[in-house]
Amino acid sequence: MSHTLGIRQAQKQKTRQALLDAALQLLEEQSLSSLGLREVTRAVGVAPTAFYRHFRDMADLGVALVEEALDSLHTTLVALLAATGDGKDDGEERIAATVELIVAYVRTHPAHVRFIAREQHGGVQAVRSAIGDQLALFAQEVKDQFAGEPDSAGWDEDDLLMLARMYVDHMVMTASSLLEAAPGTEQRVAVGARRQLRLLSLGRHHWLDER
Amino acid sequence: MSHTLGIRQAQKQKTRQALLDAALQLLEEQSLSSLGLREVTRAVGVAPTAFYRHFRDMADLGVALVEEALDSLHTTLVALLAATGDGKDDGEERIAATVELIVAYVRTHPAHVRFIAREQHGGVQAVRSAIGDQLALFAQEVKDQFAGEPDSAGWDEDDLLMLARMYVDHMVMTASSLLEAAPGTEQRVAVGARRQLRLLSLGRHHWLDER
DNA sequence: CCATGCAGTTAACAACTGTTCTCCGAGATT
DNA sequence: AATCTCGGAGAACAGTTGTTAACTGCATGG
Repeated sequence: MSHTLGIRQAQKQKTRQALLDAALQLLEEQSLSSLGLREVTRAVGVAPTAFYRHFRDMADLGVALVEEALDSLHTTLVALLAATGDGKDDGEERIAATVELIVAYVRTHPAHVRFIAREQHGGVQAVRSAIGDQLALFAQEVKDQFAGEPDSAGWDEDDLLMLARMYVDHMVMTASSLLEAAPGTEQRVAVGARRQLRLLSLGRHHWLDER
Repeated sequence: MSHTLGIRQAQKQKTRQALLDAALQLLEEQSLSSLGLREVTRAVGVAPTAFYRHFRDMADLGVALVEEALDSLHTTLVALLAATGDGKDDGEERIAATVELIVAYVRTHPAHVRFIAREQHGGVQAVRSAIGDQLALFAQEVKDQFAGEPDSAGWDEDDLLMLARMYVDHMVMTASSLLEAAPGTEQRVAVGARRQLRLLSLGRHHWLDER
Protein backbone atom coordinates (compact mmCIF):
# COMPACT_ATOMS: atom_id res chain seq x y z
CA MET A 1 0.00 0.00 0.00
CA SER A 2 0.82 3.70 0.20
CA HIS A 3 2.09 4.57 -3.26
CA THR A 4 2.37 8.28 -2.40
CA LEU A 5 -1.24 8.90 -3.28
CA GLY A 6 -1.50 11.31 -6.21
CA ILE A 7 -1.27 15.07 -5.98
CA ARG A 8 -5.00 14.99 -6.57
CA GLN A 9 -6.19 13.07 -3.50
CA ALA A 10 -3.49 14.78 -1.51
CA GLN A 11 -5.09 18.18 -2.11
CA LYS A 12 -8.48 16.76 -1.26
CA GLN A 13 -7.36 15.41 2.10
CA LYS A 14 -5.59 18.68 2.70
CA THR A 15 -8.74 20.78 2.44
CA ARG A 16 -10.66 18.11 4.31
CA GLN A 17 -8.21 18.44 7.15
CA ALA A 18 -8.46 22.23 6.89
CA LEU A 19 -12.21 21.95 7.36
CA LEU A 20 -11.76 19.74 10.41
CA ASP A 21 -9.17 22.08 11.91
CA ALA A 22 -11.28 25.17 11.30
CA ALA A 23 -14.34 23.51 12.80
CA LEU A 24 -12.43 22.40 15.88
CA GLN A 25 -11.18 25.91 16.41
CA LEU A 26 -14.61 27.48 15.97
CA LEU A 27 -16.01 24.96 18.45
CA GLU A 28 -14.05 26.49 21.27
CA GLU A 29 -16.74 29.10 21.72
CA GLN A 30 -19.89 27.25 20.72
CA SER A 31 -21.27 23.75 20.37
CA LEU A 32 -21.57 21.62 17.28
CA SER A 33 -25.31 21.97 16.86
CA SER A 34 -24.93 25.72 16.38
CA LEU A 35 -21.91 25.60 14.09
CA GLY A 36 -22.86 26.41 10.52
CA LEU A 37 -21.51 24.91 7.33
CA ARG A 38 -20.81 28.32 5.86
CA GLU A 39 -19.01 29.41 8.99
CA VAL A 40 -16.53 26.59 8.54
CA THR A 41 -15.94 27.05 4.82
CA ARG A 42 -15.52 30.79 5.33
CA ALA A 43 -12.83 30.18 7.94
CA VAL A 44 -10.98 27.90 5.54
CA GLY A 45 -11.35 30.30 2.63
CA VAL A 46 -13.29 27.96 0.40
CA ALA A 47 -16.69 28.07 -1.26
CA PRO A 48 -19.63 26.80 0.85
CA THR A 49 -20.49 24.18 -1.72
CA ALA A 50 -17.03 22.64 -1.49
CA PHE A 51 -18.11 21.33 1.91
CA TYR A 52 -20.31 18.69 0.30
CA ARG A 53 -17.30 17.12 -1.42
CA HIS A 54 -16.13 15.96 2.01
CA PHE A 55 -19.08 15.68 4.39
CA ARG A 56 -22.80 15.09 4.08
CA ASP A 57 -23.59 17.66 6.75
CA MET A 58 -22.20 19.08 10.00
CA ALA A 59 -23.15 15.97 11.98
CA ASP A 60 -21.01 13.95 9.60
CA LEU A 61 -18.08 16.27 10.16
CA GLY A 62 -18.70 15.94 13.88
CA VAL A 63 -18.34 12.18 13.73
CA ALA A 64 -15.08 12.60 11.81
CA LEU A 65 -13.87 14.93 14.55
CA VAL A 66 -14.71 12.30 17.16
CA GLU A 67 -12.55 9.78 15.36
CA GLU A 68 -9.67 12.22 15.09
CA ALA A 69 -9.89 13.33 18.72
CA LEU A 70 -10.36 9.92 20.27
CA ASP A 71 -7.65 8.43 18.12
CA SER A 72 -5.10 10.78 19.62
CA LEU A 73 -6.52 10.08 23.06
CA HIS A 74 -6.28 6.38 22.42
CA THR A 75 -2.58 6.73 21.65
CA THR A 76 -2.15 8.45 24.99
CA LEU A 77 -4.14 5.75 26.76
CA VAL A 78 -2.00 2.97 25.30
CA ALA A 79 1.12 4.82 26.38
CA LEU A 80 -0.38 5.16 29.83
CA LEU A 81 -1.19 1.50 30.17
CA ALA A 82 2.25 0.52 28.87
CA ALA A 83 4.07 2.86 31.22
CA THR A 84 2.18 1.88 34.38
CA GLY A 85 1.33 -1.68 33.53
CA ASP A 86 4.37 -3.57 34.71
CA GLY A 87 2.88 -3.92 38.14
CA LYS A 88 6.21 -3.19 39.77
CA ASP A 89 5.61 0.39 40.88
CA ASP A 90 3.25 0.77 43.77
CA GLY A 91 0.08 2.86 43.63
CA GLU A 92 1.44 6.28 44.38
CA GLU A 93 3.94 6.36 41.55
CA ARG A 94 1.42 4.98 39.12
CA ILE A 95 -1.10 7.64 40.09
CA ALA A 96 1.39 10.45 39.67
CA ALA A 97 2.40 9.19 36.24
CA THR A 98 -1.22 8.91 35.16
CA VAL A 99 -2.13 12.44 36.16
CA GLU A 100 1.03 13.81 34.61
CA LEU A 101 0.19 12.17 31.32
CA ILE A 102 -3.29 13.64 31.38
CA VAL A 103 -1.89 17.08 32.08
CA ALA A 104 0.51 16.75 29.17
CA TYR A 105 -2.27 15.59 26.88
CA VAL A 106 -4.52 18.51 27.74
CA ARG A 107 -1.66 20.89 27.15
CA THR A 108 -1.00 19.52 23.67
CA HIS A 109 -4.58 18.82 22.59
CA PRO A 110 -6.81 21.34 24.34
CA ALA A 111 -9.30 21.70 21.50
CA HIS A 112 -9.81 17.94 21.24
CA VAL A 113 -10.46 17.66 24.95
CA ARG A 114 -12.95 20.50 24.88
CA PHE A 115 -14.75 18.97 21.93
CA ILE A 116 -15.11 15.55 23.53
CA ALA A 117 -16.21 16.93 26.89
CA ARG A 118 -18.74 19.23 25.25
CA GLU A 119 -20.24 16.87 22.71
CA GLN A 120 -20.29 13.81 24.98
CA HIS A 121 -23.67 15.03 26.18
CA GLY A 122 -24.22 17.48 23.33
CA GLY A 123 -27.17 18.05 21.06
CA VAL A 124 -26.14 15.92 18.07
CA GLN A 125 -27.23 12.33 18.47
CA ALA A 126 -24.79 10.73 16.02
CA VAL A 127 -21.80 12.44 17.64
CA ARG A 128 -22.98 11.55 21.12
CA SER A 129 -23.20 7.85 20.41
CA ALA A 130 -19.91 7.89 18.49
CA ILE A 131 -18.19 9.23 21.58
CA GLY A 132 -20.04 6.81 23.82
CA ASP A 133 -18.97 3.85 21.74
CA GLN A 134 -15.33 4.91 21.71
CA LEU A 135 -15.23 5.49 25.47
CA ALA A 136 -16.83 2.08 26.05
CA LEU A 137 -14.04 0.64 23.93
CA PHE A 138 -11.44 2.43 26.04
CA ALA A 139 -13.02 0.99 29.16
CA GLN A 140 -12.68 -2.47 27.66
CA GLU A 141 -8.97 -1.95 27.10
CA VAL A 142 -8.46 -0.68 30.61
CA LYS A 143 -10.39 -3.65 31.93
CA ASP A 144 -8.20 -6.07 29.98
CA GLN A 145 -5.17 -4.38 31.47
CA PHE A 146 -6.58 -4.67 34.97
CA ALA A 147 -7.49 -8.31 34.43
CA GLY A 148 -3.82 -9.18 34.03
CA GLU A 149 -2.80 -7.62 37.31
CA PRO A 150 -2.49 -9.57 40.58
CA ASP A 151 -4.68 -7.01 42.38
CA SER A 152 -7.62 -8.21 40.32
CA ALA A 153 -7.51 -11.86 41.42
CA GLY A 154 -10.96 -13.13 42.27
CA TRP A 155 -12.72 -10.18 40.65
CA ASP A 156 -16.03 -10.47 38.88
CA GLU A 157 -16.05 -9.54 35.16
CA ASP A 158 -18.76 -6.92 35.63
CA ASP A 159 -16.97 -5.41 38.61
CA LEU A 160 -13.77 -5.07 36.61
CA LEU A 161 -15.57 -3.31 33.80
CA MET A 162 -17.28 -1.02 36.27
CA LEU A 163 -13.90 -0.12 37.74
CA ALA A 164 -12.44 0.50 34.31
CA ARG A 165 -15.35 2.79 33.41
CA MET A 166 -14.75 4.80 36.57
CA TYR A 167 -11.14 5.31 35.60
CA VAL A 168 -12.02 6.32 32.03
CA ASP A 169 -14.75 8.69 33.18
CA HIS A 170 -12.40 10.17 35.73
CA MET A 171 -9.80 10.66 33.03
CA VAL A 172 -12.20 12.61 30.83
CA MET A 173 -13.52 14.60 33.76
CA THR A 174 -10.05 15.51 34.94
CA ALA A 175 -9.03 16.60 31.45
CA SER A 176 -12.11 18.79 31.21
CA SER A 177 -11.45 20.29 34.65
CA LEU A 178 -7.89 21.12 33.65
CA LEU A 179 -9.22 22.97 30.62
CA GLU A 180 -11.59 25.16 32.57
CA ALA A 181 -9.12 25.76 35.37
CA ALA A 182 -7.93 29.34 35.61
CA PRO A 183 -4.35 29.73 34.36
CA GLY A 184 -1.97 28.79 37.13
CA THR A 185 -4.59 26.70 38.89
CA GLU A 186 -3.78 23.53 36.97
CA GLN A 187 -1.54 22.28 39.77
CA ARG A 188 -4.42 22.43 42.23
CA VAL A 189 -6.60 20.41 39.88
CA ALA A 190 -3.80 17.87 39.46
CA VAL A 191 -3.48 17.47 43.22
CA GLY A 192 -7.22 16.87 43.49
CA ALA A 193 -7.13 14.35 40.66
CA ARG A 194 -4.35 12.41 42.40
CA ARG A 195 -6.35 12.33 45.60
CA GLN A 196 -9.39 11.01 43.76
CA LEU A 197 -7.34 8.30 42.07
CA ARG A 198 -5.92 7.37 45.48
CA LEU A 199 -9.45 6.92 46.79
CA LEU A 200 -10.42 4.75 43.84
CA SER A 201 -7.26 2.70 44.34
CA LEU A 202 -8.06 2.17 48.02
CA GLY A 203 -11.58 1.08 47.15
CA ARG A 204 -10.15 -1.35 44.66
CA HIS A 205 -7.76 -2.95 47.14
CA HIS A 206 -10.49 -3.56 49.72
CA TRP A 207 -13.19 -4.60 47.26
CA LEU A 208 -13.10 -8.24 48.27
CA ASP A 209 -12.50 -7.68 52.00
CA GLU A 210 -15.90 -8.62 53.40
CA ARG A 211 -16.87 -11.40 51.08
CA MET B 1 -45.24 40.28 51.79
CA SER B 2 -47.25 38.32 49.23
CA HIS B 3 -50.45 40.31 48.74
CA THR B 4 -51.57 38.06 45.87
CA LEU B 5 -49.50 39.97 43.32
CA GLY B 6 -51.80 41.72 40.85
CA ILE B 7 -53.35 40.09 37.83
CA ARG B 8 -50.79 42.09 35.86
CA GLN B 9 -47.57 40.57 37.20
CA ALA B 10 -49.30 37.21 37.37
CA GLN B 11 -49.77 37.16 33.60
CA LYS B 12 -46.19 38.25 33.12
CA GLN B 13 -44.77 35.42 35.20
CA LYS B 14 -47.12 33.05 33.44
CA THR B 15 -45.72 33.79 29.97
CA ARG B 16 -42.22 33.87 31.40
CA GLN B 17 -42.73 30.36 32.70
CA ALA B 18 -44.21 29.36 29.36
CA LEU B 19 -41.03 30.56 27.65
CA LEU B 20 -38.88 28.56 30.07
CA ASP B 21 -40.99 25.44 29.60
CA ALA B 22 -40.98 25.70 25.82
CA ALA B 23 -37.22 26.24 25.76
CA LEU B 24 -36.60 23.26 28.03
CA GLN B 25 -38.68 21.07 25.76
CA LEU B 26 -36.96 22.28 22.60
CA LEU B 27 -33.60 21.63 24.23
CA GLU B 28 -34.20 17.91 24.27
CA GLU B 29 -32.99 17.69 20.70
CA GLN B 30 -30.38 20.46 20.49
CA SER B 31 -28.14 22.54 22.69
CA LEU B 32 -28.68 26.02 24.02
CA SER B 33 -26.23 27.76 21.72
CA SER B 34 -28.28 26.70 18.71
CA LEU B 35 -31.70 27.46 20.16
CA GLY B 36 -33.18 30.58 18.62
CA LEU B 37 -35.25 33.27 20.25
CA ARG B 38 -37.91 33.05 17.59
CA GLU B 39 -38.07 29.30 17.93
CA VAL B 40 -39.03 29.65 21.58
CA THR B 41 -41.61 32.41 21.12
CA ARG B 42 -43.17 30.50 18.23
CA ALA B 43 -43.58 27.43 20.45
CA VAL B 44 -45.30 29.53 23.08
CA GLY B 45 -47.50 31.32 20.57
CA VAL B 46 -46.28 34.81 21.34
CA ALA B 47 -44.63 37.55 19.28
CA PRO B 48 -40.83 37.39 19.02
CA THR B 49 -40.50 40.83 20.52
CA ALA B 50 -42.29 39.75 23.67
CA PHE B 51 -39.18 37.75 24.53
CA TYR B 52 -37.29 40.92 25.43
CA ARG B 53 -39.78 41.74 28.16
CA HIS B 54 -38.44 38.76 30.10
CA PHE B 55 -34.87 38.01 29.03
CA ARG B 56 -32.01 39.98 27.55
CA ASP B 57 -31.06 37.11 25.24
CA MET B 58 -30.98 33.30 25.10
CA ALA B 59 -27.99 33.10 27.43
CA ASP B 60 -30.02 34.97 30.02
CA LEU B 61 -32.88 32.50 29.66
CA GLY B 62 -30.32 29.72 30.00
CA VAL B 63 -29.15 31.02 33.35
CA ALA B 64 -32.78 31.20 34.51
CA LEU B 65 -33.18 27.57 33.45
CA VAL B 66 -30.13 26.65 35.50
CA GLU B 67 -31.68 28.19 38.58
CA GLU B 68 -34.95 26.39 38.00
CA ALA B 69 -33.34 23.02 37.32
CA LEU B 70 -30.78 23.10 40.11
CA ASP B 71 -33.35 24.36 42.58
CA SER B 72 -35.40 21.22 42.08
CA LEU B 73 -32.24 19.13 42.27
CA HIS B 74 -31.27 20.89 45.48
CA THR B 75 -34.57 19.92 47.04
CA THR B 76 -33.82 16.31 46.17
CA LEU B 77 -30.31 16.58 47.56
CA VAL B 78 -31.56 17.93 50.89
CA ALA B 79 -34.06 15.10 51.07
CA LEU B 80 -31.28 12.69 50.35
CA LEU B 81 -29.01 14.02 53.07
CA ALA B 82 -31.86 14.07 55.56
CA ALA B 83 -32.93 10.53 54.78
CA THR B 84 -29.47 8.99 54.94
CA GLY B 85 -27.82 11.32 57.38
CA ASP B 86 -28.69 9.78 60.74
CA GLY B 87 -25.58 7.64 60.55
CA LYS B 88 -27.47 4.65 61.90
CA ASP B 89 -27.93 2.67 58.69
CA ASP B 90 -24.81 1.04 57.40
CA GLY B 91 -23.39 1.71 53.94
CA GLU B 92 -25.41 -0.70 51.84
CA GLU B 93 -28.80 0.64 52.81
CA ARG B 94 -27.62 4.20 52.39
CA ILE B 95 -26.32 3.44 48.91
CA ALA B 96 -29.54 1.80 47.81
CA ALA B 97 -31.60 4.73 49.07
CA THR B 98 -29.34 7.21 47.28
CA VAL B 99 -29.56 5.48 43.93
CA GLU B 100 -33.29 5.02 44.28
CA LEU B 101 -33.75 8.73 44.90
CA ILE B 102 -31.70 9.56 41.82
CA VAL B 103 -33.77 7.17 39.74
CA ALA B 104 -36.95 8.78 40.97
CA TYR B 105 -35.63 12.26 40.25
CA VAL B 106 -34.67 11.39 36.70
CA ARG B 107 -38.08 9.89 36.14
CA THR B 108 -39.87 13.05 37.29
CA HIS B 109 -37.47 15.67 35.87
CA PRO B 110 -35.91 14.19 32.74
CA ALA B 111 -35.70 17.48 30.85
CA HIS B 112 -33.95 19.22 33.73
CA VAL B 113 -31.37 16.45 33.99
CA ARG B 114 -30.71 16.52 30.28
CA PHE B 115 -30.29 20.27 30.33
CA ILE B 116 -27.79 20.26 33.19
CA ALA B 117 -25.75 17.39 31.78
CA ARG B 118 -25.66 18.98 28.34
CA GLU B 119 -24.91 22.56 29.29
CA GLN B 120 -22.46 21.75 32.08
CA HIS B 121 -19.78 21.67 29.41
CA GLY B 122 -21.85 23.42 26.76
CA GLY B 123 -21.08 26.33 24.49
CA VAL B 124 -22.56 29.19 26.52
CA GLN B 125 -20.09 30.54 29.04
CA ALA B 126 -22.56 32.20 31.41
CA VAL B 127 -24.63 29.04 31.69
CA ARG B 128 -21.55 26.88 32.18
CA SER B 129 -20.28 28.88 35.12
CA ALA B 130 -23.76 29.16 36.61
CA ILE B 131 -23.97 25.38 36.70
CA GLY B 132 -20.42 25.09 38.00
CA ASP B 133 -21.12 27.46 40.85
CA GLN B 134 -24.28 25.64 41.86
CA LEU B 135 -22.61 22.23 41.81
CA ALA B 136 -19.74 23.58 43.91
CA LEU B 137 -22.35 24.75 46.38
CA PHE B 138 -23.90 21.29 46.45
CA ALA B 139 -20.49 19.80 47.14
CA GLN B 140 -20.13 22.16 50.09
CA GLU B 141 -23.41 20.96 51.55
CA VAL B 142 -22.45 17.33 51.11
CA LYS B 143 -19.12 18.06 52.72
CA ASP B 144 -20.81 19.67 55.73
CA GLN B 145 -22.96 16.60 56.04
CA PHE B 146 -19.94 14.32 55.91
CA ALA B 147 -18.07 16.43 58.44
CA GLY B 148 -20.67 15.59 61.07
CA GLU B 149 -20.33 11.87 60.63
CA PRO B 150 -18.03 9.68 62.75
CA ASP B 151 -16.49 8.14 59.64
CA SER B 152 -14.90 11.50 58.88
CA ALA B 153 -12.94 11.81 62.13
CA GLY B 154 -9.38 12.94 61.44
CA TRP B 155 -10.13 13.95 57.87
CA ASP B 156 -8.48 16.90 56.19
CA GLU B 157 -10.79 19.71 55.01
CA ASP B 158 -9.58 19.47 51.42
CA ASP B 159 -9.96 15.72 51.39
CA LEU B 160 -13.52 15.98 52.62
CA LEU B 161 -14.39 18.46 49.90
CA MET B 162 -12.75 16.24 47.32
CA LEU B 163 -14.85 13.32 48.49
CA ALA B 164 -18.00 15.40 48.39
CA ARG B 165 -17.23 16.53 44.83
CA MET B 166 -16.82 12.93 43.77
CA TYR B 167 -20.23 12.10 45.15
CA VAL B 168 -21.88 15.10 43.48
CA ASP B 169 -20.20 14.40 40.14
CA HIS B 170 -21.20 10.78 40.40
CA MET B 171 -24.77 11.83 41.08
CA VAL B 172 -24.93 13.97 37.95
CA MET B 173 -23.20 11.34 35.87
CA THR B 174 -25.55 8.61 37.06
CA ALA B 175 -28.57 10.77 36.33
CA SER B 176 -27.30 11.42 32.83
CA SER B 177 -26.57 7.74 32.25
CA LEU B 178 -30.10 6.86 33.33
CA LEU B 179 -31.44 9.29 30.76
CA GLU B 180 -29.53 7.83 27.85
CA ALA B 181 -30.14 4.26 28.94
CA ALA B 182 -32.34 2.29 26.58
CA PRO B 183 -35.85 1.77 28.00
CA GLY B 184 -35.80 -1.20 30.33
CA THR B 185 -32.06 -0.88 30.90
CA GLU B 186 -32.40 1.53 33.81
CA GLN B 187 -32.10 -1.28 36.31
CA ARG B 188 -28.70 -2.26 34.94
CA VAL B 189 -27.50 1.32 35.25
CA ALA B 190 -28.78 1.45 38.83
CA VAL B 191 -26.87 -1.71 39.72
CA GLY B 192 -23.69 -0.21 38.27
CA ALA B 193 -24.22 3.02 40.17
CA ARG B 194 -24.60 1.13 43.43
CA ARG B 195 -21.38 -0.75 42.79
CA GLN B 196 -19.56 2.49 42.10
CA LEU B 197 -20.87 4.04 45.28
CA ARG B 198 -19.76 0.95 47.17
CA LEU B 199 -16.26 1.40 45.81
CA LEU B 200 -16.21 5.05 46.84
CA SER B 201 -17.47 4.08 50.29
CA LEU B 202 -14.72 1.49 50.66
CA GLY B 203 -12.10 4.02 49.64
CA ARG B 204 -13.50 6.41 52.18
CA HIS B 205 -13.32 3.91 55.04
CA HIS B 206 -9.68 3.06 54.40
CA TRP B 207 -8.54 6.60 53.61
CA LEU B 208 -6.60 6.99 56.84
CA ASP B 209 -5.31 3.43 57.05
CA GLU B 210 -1.65 3.93 56.22
CA ARG B 211 -1.02 7.30 57.79
C1' DC C 1 -2.19 13.45 -26.17
C1' DC C 2 -6.67 13.45 -25.41
C1' DA C 3 -11.03 12.40 -23.03
C1' DT C 4 -12.74 11.72 -18.60
C1' DG C 5 -13.42 12.44 -13.55
C1' DC C 6 -13.88 15.35 -10.00
C1' DA C 7 -12.43 19.17 -6.38
C1' DG C 8 -13.78 23.56 -6.19
C1' DT C 9 -16.45 27.96 -8.02
C1' DT C 10 -20.23 31.08 -9.03
C1' DA C 11 -24.90 32.57 -8.73
C1' DA C 12 -29.20 32.29 -7.11
C1' DC C 13 -33.20 30.59 -4.05
C1' DA C 14 -36.40 30.67 -0.23
C1' DA C 15 -36.25 30.50 4.52
C1' DC C 16 -34.86 32.02 8.64
C1' DT C 17 -32.43 34.83 12.18
C1' DG C 18 -31.92 38.93 16.00
C1' DT C 19 -33.21 43.57 16.65
C1' DT C 20 -35.40 48.22 16.12
C1' DC C 21 -39.30 51.27 16.20
C1' DT C 22 -44.07 52.21 16.56
C1' DC C 23 -48.31 51.24 18.25
C1' DC C 24 -52.22 49.19 21.15
C1' DG C 25 -55.05 48.11 25.05
C1' DA C 26 -55.87 46.79 29.51
C1' DG C 27 -54.34 46.86 34.46
C1' DA C 28 -52.55 50.05 37.88
C1' DT C 29 -52.39 54.60 40.26
C1' DT C 30 -54.09 58.81 41.86
C1' DA D 1 -62.65 59.40 36.02
C1' DA D 2 -58.48 60.66 33.98
C1' DT D 3 -53.81 59.36 33.55
C1' DC D 4 -49.90 56.51 33.49
C1' DT D 5 -47.45 51.91 32.96
C1' DC D 6 -46.04 48.33 30.51
C1' DG D 7 -46.71 43.43 28.44
C1' DG D 8 -47.39 42.27 24.04
C1' DA D 9 -48.36 42.82 18.71
C1' DG D 10 -47.01 44.20 14.07
C1' DA D 11 -44.15 45.39 10.43
C1' DA D 12 -39.95 46.02 8.60
C1' DC D 13 -34.60 45.77 8.43
C1' DA D 14 -30.22 43.79 6.99
C1' DG D 15 -27.81 39.47 7.44
C1' DT D 16 -27.39 34.88 7.57
C1' DT D 17 -28.39 30.10 6.64
C1' DG D 18 -28.53 25.27 3.81
C1' DT D 19 -29.09 23.57 -0.75
C1' DT D 20 -29.71 23.57 -5.87
C1' DA D 21 -27.82 23.88 -10.44
C1' DA D 22 -24.64 24.64 -13.98
C1' DC D 23 -19.86 25.95 -14.64
C1' DT D 24 -14.45 25.64 -14.90
C1' DG D 25 -9.91 23.93 -14.90
C1' DC D 26 -6.66 20.53 -13.95
C1' DA D 27 -4.69 15.89 -12.62
C1' DT D 28 -5.36 11.43 -14.22
C1' DG D 29 -5.52 6.93 -16.77
C1' DG D 30 -6.01 4.99 -21.45
